[in-house]
Amino acid sequence: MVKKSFSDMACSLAQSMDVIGEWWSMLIVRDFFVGGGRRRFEQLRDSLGISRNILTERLRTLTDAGVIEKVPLQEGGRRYAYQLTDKGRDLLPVIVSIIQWWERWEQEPGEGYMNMRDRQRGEEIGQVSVPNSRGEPLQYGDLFMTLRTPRGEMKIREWPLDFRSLSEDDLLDLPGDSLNAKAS
Amino acid sequence: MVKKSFSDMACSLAQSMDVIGEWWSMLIVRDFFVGGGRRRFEQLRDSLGISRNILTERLRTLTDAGVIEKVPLQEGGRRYAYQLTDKGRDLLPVIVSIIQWWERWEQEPGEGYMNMRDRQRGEEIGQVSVPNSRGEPLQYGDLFMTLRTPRGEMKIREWPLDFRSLSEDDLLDLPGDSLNAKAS
DNA sequence: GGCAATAAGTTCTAAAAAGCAACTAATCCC
DNA sequence: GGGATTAGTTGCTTTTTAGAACTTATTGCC
Repeated sequence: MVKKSFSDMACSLAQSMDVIGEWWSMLIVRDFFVGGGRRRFEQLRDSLGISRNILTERLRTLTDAGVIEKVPLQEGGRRYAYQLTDKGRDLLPVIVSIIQWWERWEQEPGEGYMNMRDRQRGEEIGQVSVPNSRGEPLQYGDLFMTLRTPRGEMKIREWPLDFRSLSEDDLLDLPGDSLNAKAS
Repeated sequence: MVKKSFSDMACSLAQSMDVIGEWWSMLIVRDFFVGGGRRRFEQLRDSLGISRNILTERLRTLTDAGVIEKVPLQEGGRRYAYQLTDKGRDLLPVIVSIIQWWERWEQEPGEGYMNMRDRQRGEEIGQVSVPNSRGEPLQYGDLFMTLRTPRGEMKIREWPLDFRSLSEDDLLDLPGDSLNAKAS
């Protein structure tokens, strides 16, 4: 009766949930963004109203995952701050897409919502979307999903999906058109 | 000692966490995407390995929030399926941005990861990013944050941020350059 | 330098949520 | 009609969260 970990699922989303999917994690990350990328323990506590023990645990998880790092405040000192790493700052599209999703569908826009603007030109940022290879926004219906395996890429033809039922015949005959420069 | 709800925080992210931020919620939504937008109770259970009572509760939360809806499988029948609503399908950028974030930073790419391609042209989708008003991708450092209030929009000048300390002097003198067509 | 205040936790206890298995009621298939 | 399937519900145990008190080291201040 252990709380289930998602880390054994062959799915990037499941993997990431063990890091950023726990209660408070996302809000802690948001607070780092609001705080210019750097926050101290009591700052986070005051700002979020989170319990100390939970905050301790979350900061450890995020640190272990390389989302934040602990840095000494002054040279050689023993007082620390936590700050976003490059990996942590790279969560920007995740945070912004969630905020924008909520605001697109929220019935009564309350008070004091956060907004973001382009530093160079002062204009509001645009909506985060899933782009095709030309950068044009795609909707869910415009996509199909595939499964990348060491043997190649397979089109998922049938629903419900059973990964184990996929055969060699499902292998896609695709040109090397990968946009994502990844050694797969 | 009630579990804290984020719904009283004046932050869109906090609000949304009550809906999609709980353990399993995101993976359930992902499974709907994988399942072509529609899934049945036992399908979700088998696919995810989630407990029945937890699944029941999450489906209710997601239904109440309008992310999914319960529909009869045949006309007048009493057997149902759950399917994504427009609001649910609009979570696509959230799901994809999390998956892409994980894959950008994951050290050892495992087996069987999911991928998405443009249905029209077969090409891989691009990376989800936060765009400026011209559609050019922005990084965290290219942004500044503001607070939208009923009285106007305020620039957040100081870190750490204390919402309550913001004065009328902080009001931005901005032209009506909002990209997001929202009646605020 | 001494002392109160602060910072960053740790430890304790209680409540809530998650996990598991067994049970149930309705429906479908033959 | 009867067995299997579906979509839960109920009961119990473990884990997580919440809140508060306690701890240790540092820091500002006189």
